Amino acid sequence: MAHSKSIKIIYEMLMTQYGHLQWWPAQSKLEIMIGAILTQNTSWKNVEIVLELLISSDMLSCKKIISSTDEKFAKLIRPAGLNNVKTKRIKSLVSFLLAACNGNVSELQSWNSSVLRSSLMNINGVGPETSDAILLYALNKPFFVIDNYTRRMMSRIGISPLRDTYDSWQSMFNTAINMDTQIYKQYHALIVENSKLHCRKSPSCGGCPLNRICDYAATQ
DNA sequence: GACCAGGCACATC
DNA sequence: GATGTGCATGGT
Repeated sequence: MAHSKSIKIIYEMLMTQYGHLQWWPAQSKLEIMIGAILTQNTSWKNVEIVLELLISSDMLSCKKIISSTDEKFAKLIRPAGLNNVKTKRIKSLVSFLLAACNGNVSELQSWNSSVLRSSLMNINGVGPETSDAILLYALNKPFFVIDNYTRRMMSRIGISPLRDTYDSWQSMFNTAINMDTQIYKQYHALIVENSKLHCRKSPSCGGCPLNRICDYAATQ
């Protein structure tokens, strides 16, 4: 893939700017999985509020979630928005977890990765991005998470796959980074961090490493 | 008051 | 296959 070298260089530039980020800290794999759904179209700040609520009310367990009423659960996760939709989605995920491993999420780590990804994608409300976030951050599997930040930032630099599909974006990164789970985690975190701090609208804001990255990309 | 935030399902063309 | 829309809240 023609962009592999650039993708590696951009990673180094972002690392120089931000260093190692402690991203997606959580007390349990289930917390990460539920966070992955809560964060859909929602700022992480509001997700944190809800995760704290779930912890403090001792609701971070598959069996407790599945046995709570939709109304009660929706009220609990309300600060993260889309609460009725997300109640259904989280319950669908939890149903899968109970059926697949009786809620012992660690057991999923021994599953074949592609089988597991297909299973996750079959859950109502779990699309490719949520599925890959779960695989990468909860289960340490090498699946690069492609979100809008990633597409926007890389497109602006001039790096995009031939076809603008999720799978094409993902395989572009897979080829460049060679299935390294730790770098996948860090790279995605760096992209989001940079996008949050800079360049939401204009690529020419002060102090943004993206300007230097664009300069670099223009020489390639 | 408009716009955005770490998407997805579904309908329609 | 591409595009549009509903879902909902909280911050800027």
